[in-house]
Order: sequence, then C-alpha cells, then structure tokens
Amino acid sequence: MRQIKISMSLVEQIKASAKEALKSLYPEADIPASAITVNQTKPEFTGDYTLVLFPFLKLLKTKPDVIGKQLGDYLVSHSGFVASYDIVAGFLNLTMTDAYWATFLSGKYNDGKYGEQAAKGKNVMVEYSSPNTNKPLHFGHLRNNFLGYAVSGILKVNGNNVTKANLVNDRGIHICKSMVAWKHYADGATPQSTGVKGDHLVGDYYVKFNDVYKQQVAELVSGGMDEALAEKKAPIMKEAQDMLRAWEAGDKETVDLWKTMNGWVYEGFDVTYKRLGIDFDKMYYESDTYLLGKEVVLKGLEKGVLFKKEDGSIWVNLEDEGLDQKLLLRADGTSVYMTQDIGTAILKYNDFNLDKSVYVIADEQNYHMQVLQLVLKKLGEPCADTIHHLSYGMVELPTGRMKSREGTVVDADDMIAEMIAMAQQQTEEAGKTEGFTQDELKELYETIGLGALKFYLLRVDPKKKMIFDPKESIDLHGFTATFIQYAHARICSILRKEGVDRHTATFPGFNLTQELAPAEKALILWLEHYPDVMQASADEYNPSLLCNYTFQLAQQFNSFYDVHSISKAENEEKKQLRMMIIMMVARVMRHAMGTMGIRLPEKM
RNA sequence: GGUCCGGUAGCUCAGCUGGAUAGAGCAGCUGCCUUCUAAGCAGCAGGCCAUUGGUUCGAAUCCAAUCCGGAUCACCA
Repeated sequence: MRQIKISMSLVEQIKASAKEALKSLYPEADIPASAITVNQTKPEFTGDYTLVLFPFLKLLKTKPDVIGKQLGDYLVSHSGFVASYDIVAGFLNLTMTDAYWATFLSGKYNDGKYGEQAAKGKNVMVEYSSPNTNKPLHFGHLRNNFLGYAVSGILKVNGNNVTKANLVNDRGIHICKSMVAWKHYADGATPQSTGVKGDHLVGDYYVKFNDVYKQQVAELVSGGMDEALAEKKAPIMKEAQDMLRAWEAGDKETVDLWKTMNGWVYEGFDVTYKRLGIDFDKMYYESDTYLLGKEVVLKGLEKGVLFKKEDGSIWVNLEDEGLDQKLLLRADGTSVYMTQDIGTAILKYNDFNLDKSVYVIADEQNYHMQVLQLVLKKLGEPCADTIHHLSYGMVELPTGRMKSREGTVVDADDMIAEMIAMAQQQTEEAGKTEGFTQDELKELYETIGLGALKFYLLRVDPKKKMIFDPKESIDLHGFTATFIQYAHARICSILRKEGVDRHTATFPGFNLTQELAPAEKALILWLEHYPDVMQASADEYNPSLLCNYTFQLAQQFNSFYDVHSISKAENEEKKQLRMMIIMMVARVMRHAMGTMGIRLPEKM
C-alpha cells in the first residue's frame, strides 16, 4: 500500500496512483501522463476529485464503465486514500477516506509555513513603482505599487531571493518644467511654509507650467504663428530646455534647486509609501544610471551589431525580428530612454547576479520592453534572458485616461484618505466601535480601508485594463478584502471565547472516529488546494489567483459557520476538529493576504 | 496599415494547459439575528460566452476569418 504523503498535493498523488494503476492493468498500453486529468468534483455529484476517463477509451479500446470500475477498484485497494468511487458517464468520481483528511489536517493546521516552497537559490528582482519626480502618485500608480509588492511577496514565498527595486525617474525635461514654474510663480514657497505635501507642491507647479505654456502658445498662434512652431517657440518651454542643458552641464544653481525640489518629492513619496505599507530594498536613480547605456551602445557599434547613420546617430535594426529600426543614441551623443534602460538592465543584473528580472510596467510600454529585450540579446548581454515584463492594464476613469497635465487624476493620497473615511463611517453605522480604544479604531479603519483598496486593484487579472468610477467608490461588501477580514475576525473571536491561542494551540490526542460533515470536508479540501494556488500565482505573476482563492475560502468558512457551532459542538471530537479547521482557515487567510500586504484584524 | 491585448448576466469580474447543467460579487426580489460577530447565510431572477466556420467523443476554452474596443509603432520618459 502506498504511503500517504501530505507533502505532495492530492491531485498529484491521484495522478501518480492512476498512472500506476493503468500500468498494472494495461502493461502493454502506453498512456502519457498528459492524458490523466484530475478535477475537483462538481458539487452536484458525489465525490471529492474526478478522474476523466474519456482520454483512455480510444487508447485502451474499452468502455468507460469497464475502465472506470477497474481503475476505481485498483485505487480503493492500492492508493491508501481513496475510500470509494462512482462512475457517471465518462467520469470517475473518487471519494477520499476521512482518515486522509484527518491526517492532512492534523499535520498542517499548525504549520506556519504551509503554502511556502523551500529556498531555490534564485535571485529575483522586482522593479515597480518607478515614479517621476514631478508629480504625486495617482490612482493608476497604485495598481503598479500593489502589484509589484504582491508579486514580490508571492515570489518570496515561492522560495526565491527577492529584491524589491524602485527606479526613480528623477531627471529630464519634466522635472525642469516644475522647476521653471516654481522659480517664476512660487515666491519661494516650500512644503514647510505652505503646509503642502512636497510631492503635491511640486506637482502643482508642473500643472502651472502647462497652464502658462498653453496660454503662451495660444498667444503666439493668435499673433499669426503656426501652431507647431508656437509650441517650440513658447518662452517658458525654451526656458525649461535651457534648464535641462544647464543641469546636464552641472550648473550649481540648477542642480541645487533640482536637489531641493526632488527632496521635497521624496519626503512626500515616503509618507505615501509608508501609508500604503510598501517598501523597497534597493533604490536606483536615473540621474546616476542614465550615462551607463552609452558605453554599451558604443561597444555594440564597434562589434558591428549596431549601425551609424550619416548624421552620426546610432541605431539598431530589428527588421529581421519583424520590428523597426530604433534610435539608441542621438547625433549629439546624448542618450534616449532606451539607452538608459539598457544600462540599468545590465547594472541590475550585475549588482544582484539575477536569475530573473521582473519589470512591473503598464502595457502601453509593451513595445518598448520587447525592443529592450531584443537589443540586449543582440548585444550579447546575458541579462536579456532574465527579463520578464509584468505588463498590466491601465486604470481608466469612465471619461477616459487620467492625465496629470490636464488635472483629470484621482490622487492617490486623496483616495487613501477616502477609503479610510469610508471604513470609519461604515464601522460606526454598523455600531461596531465598542470595546476599542481610539488608537485601535484608527488602526482598524486603516486596515479595512487600505485592505479594500489593495484588494480591489489586485483581484483583477493584471493584464486587463480597469475602469474605475470614483463616484461609485469602492464597496465593502461581497468580493472584497473586508469580507475576508470579517471572516478572520469571526474566527479570532471564536477562539478567543474558547480560550484557545490561535497561534500555538495543539490537539495532540485528536483521533477522528466520526464522519466528516460536508461543510467540514469542503473546507479541508479547499485548504489542501492552497499550495497549488500559491504556486500558480507565482508561475503566472498573478496575485488575482490568490485573491480569488482567499475569497472562496472565506465564503466557505461563512457557510460552515452558519451550519456548525464550535462552542456548542455535538461532542469534544467535533469541537477539536472544527477548531483545527478554523485555525487553519485563519492561518491560510493571513498567509495569503499577508503575502500581498493586506492585513487582517482580530476584531472588527 | 503592422504588431500586441481585450470582448462571458444590467454593471464589475472568475472560468481559457479542451470535460459533466458556464460561476461569483454588485444592483433587483424572498426569507433568516433570544443561539460562537447579520460587514453574514439560504434562496429567486438574470446568458445565442462578439459573429461565422473548423478541429473531436466533447469547445467559453484550441485553430482560421470577420466585427467591435484599447495600446503601440517618437531623436518624450
């Protein structure tokens, strides 16, 4: 009889047993492993897992009820975990023994590492957030930040050495725009003198720049100038360009102002990141790295991988790959976006000896990332093969895209505050504030509000674009973090009242003698599935799988809770069984949500 | 025009490495708090899975074509 391995997922074990059975029953036939499919049995049928028989029929030239019976009998007598079976059409529905589930539960309910993989020794970097320093974060950036943080957590749980990196885009014409406008219109205003958060203050002057610029263009056009020319000739734009040149030349006054204003932005970002519960292990600044790619490009030219045009600009030809020609270095020798990214990619690779380099970047840059990877490959850089673009869809308003230049953005800080206020309002309306201190309430509102926001942005497949309607705001019912938090708080409450420590309690003498009720078994079955889901989330860089799983876990717990009492369980054995179940449910919930940076309260 | 991504219930989304009668949440309608937290549970209603053709025991899922929506194809980052 096969030994039950609770370290191996049940689906894998069933597949292995089925393979063994087929080999024993039909030694002549060669059935590929891919022909064996195992699914969870649909609720309307009896059984836990289902083996699909159709693929075998042709290969073995038998009827489903014949092969089903043979397989079923074999599994019952040999597998050690199949109790009974039922054949419906071409489906073999298997019911596991309760002993299997009892062994699984008592082996795992107290395992703080359940769902995690052993260290793989792989170095993975996840680059995310990567803001511009000329404006505050908006709602769209939140998706990037949460995704990056969640995927980092998932990859870590999956056994990787993860470095969270943030590449700050701190140089370029955009920051000069804010600087020019500040010089002219701020009258020396600082975050300290105005009480405005640094990133917002700088962002205000970025908007101011664009207002003035638009006005100047309009004036030139009404004076009879061609619009395209006016856009180039507007004095304030010329001033910004002059400032960029001064910056690159190292002009002290310009660099000092740049440092000061960037400093304000970083202070502002720090507050926002902290509030979001997001952090980084490594900061990169484009002002430090923007020259690095140049060298590599020049080397590529020497090697003949790249080519030079008459004006002296350097290009790569990707026509063989079905793409275009792409500029890598301007005629005047200055670098472009791609040049910087080439340098940074190599730098990251060398700094951390990377096996995988994940870029969390919106899907509007799919082409750019494709080119980046191809160019690196052409240049013979090994980092090319480590790059994975985690491409996500943009968050749009019902009216279309958010544009900070036009002021049609939902500000991230405002959104956070709004979510927390909503959490407070709903808690108060529900009359659930008793027994908390003021500080505890404050923390609870943050846990609920931020949890809802994170979950809302993570629960959808990253590659799909989202439409967010601020007027409708975000619900705290249904498919939300709040729902999961509530289930968790209920479990904690039960355990508290039973005087059981939810972290350390054990039930050493437990021995299952009574049949598992459907709601009990359903929960254990779903818990058994957790490591598979975590693995899939990592393989696909997709936190939405974890969100969906955890939501269903909470749903099943709520149904269970409705039909079975813990405190008034029929007998001591049932009580212990259910306590183990709910301890494990709470543990898995905390593990899954914690991996994505969502906290679960003990009381709400 | 080329390339890539999407189109599933009134709305927001699962399901897509082919499997049984396509699932959740929201919104709508019924019930359920003297019982471990009703931010919950149970139920009703709501679908030519964009269209057409193909592949096969079987297609929302794979292939092809078409239609619709989006992104991108910058000496901006």
